[in-house]
Amino acid sequence: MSTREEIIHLGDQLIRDKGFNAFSFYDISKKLKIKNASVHYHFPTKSDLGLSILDDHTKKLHELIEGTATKSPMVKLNAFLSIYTKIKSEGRVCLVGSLATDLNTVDPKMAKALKVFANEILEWVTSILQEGRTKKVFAFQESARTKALMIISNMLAALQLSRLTDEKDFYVIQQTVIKDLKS
Amino acid sequence: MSTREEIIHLGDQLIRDKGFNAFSFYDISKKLKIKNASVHYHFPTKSDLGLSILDDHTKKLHELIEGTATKSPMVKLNAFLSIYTKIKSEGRVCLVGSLATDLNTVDPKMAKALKVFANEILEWVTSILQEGRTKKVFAFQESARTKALMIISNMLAALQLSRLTDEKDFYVIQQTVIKDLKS
DNA sequence: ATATACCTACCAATTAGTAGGTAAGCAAAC
DNA sequence: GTTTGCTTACCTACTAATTGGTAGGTATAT
Repeated sequence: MSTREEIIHLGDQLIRDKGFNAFSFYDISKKLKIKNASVHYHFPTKSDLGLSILDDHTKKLHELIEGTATKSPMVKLNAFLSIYTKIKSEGRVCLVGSLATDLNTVDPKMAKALKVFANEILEWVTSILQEGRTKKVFAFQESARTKALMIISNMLAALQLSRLTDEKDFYVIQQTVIKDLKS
Repeated sequence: MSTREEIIHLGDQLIRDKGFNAFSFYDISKKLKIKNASVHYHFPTKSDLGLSILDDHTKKLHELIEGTATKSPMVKLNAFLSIYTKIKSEGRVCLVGSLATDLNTVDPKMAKALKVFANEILEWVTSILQEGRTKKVFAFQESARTKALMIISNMLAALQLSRLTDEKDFYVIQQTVIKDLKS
């Protein structure tokens, strides 16, 4: 992994660990054993880094969407839910949840990229649910978009809430989401 | 309102607006037209302020629980949901959601108080659902605690997610929660 | 010869927090 | 009834650390 990629990777972890306003370029430089100025060489401003992290997530989302395009709705849904399982196993929260609370403190370009990212997730999950209902794998009353909103908000908050109530509550919520869709 | 109360009120708004790590004692002193040192007179450290804000929320939660104790489950549920409606009207997120993402950056006493607060909400909503099911006002398959987790996570994330997708999505999620419980 | 990827050495602003002073109010002791 | 002591709620003035960011230099590879 190049230094640039390592900075993105580390920045991403820090954002989802502590929030955008609780990490500094020094945190990154310390960990990578390079100087603060070297981090600025790769990313002139903190916003540039934030944008690159968002770009990276967007790219990986596209890869996942394309990689599962021919699979069944259930496999696609599991691919979506696995994103959160992995985040939970690292003790972190998701990028959307972390940055949504920081929204009023980030620059407009970052806010825009975040909104695009969140909407792409919503569209993807909506299409999975739509397809699943057509194929009679999933059952739900609401519009596919509304159901997608419910599921995404359950998973997003499951990461945050289970930090406070019980770590197991993440899996309780996740399993309930799956069970509910199948009935 | 005393200065002390004004500081708590303002600190609370700032946390739910921008996050715990994105506001300073100077922000508060500026707004209240007193000096930074005067804020420190009331709250020696930022953690002291954070704790007082959590105490304030806990106290208000207790008042709401007691104030609705003799009411019907539907009235209680509406009281719970109204908390979020009010927060949404202010364009903010909830305290639990905001601080959950900052959890790894706050001191242990604050983290403890936050966990206590989150669990008290969970217990309250659980008891509302339990009572509602017994009285056949609500219908759901899961355990009352699990259903409470689902509803709380929907509402918590509705505030965050609707900042990114569409402001109206908050109400879409909220209405879906209500409709789902009644069916 | 130029771009890459680092470095040293800064800087200005912001941050949380402290030291020590003041002015007003209030209550008991002389 | 006024002096004394204590508390409250501010103030001025400061500090040490951290922060995001810059200027300009160096070594290496192409």
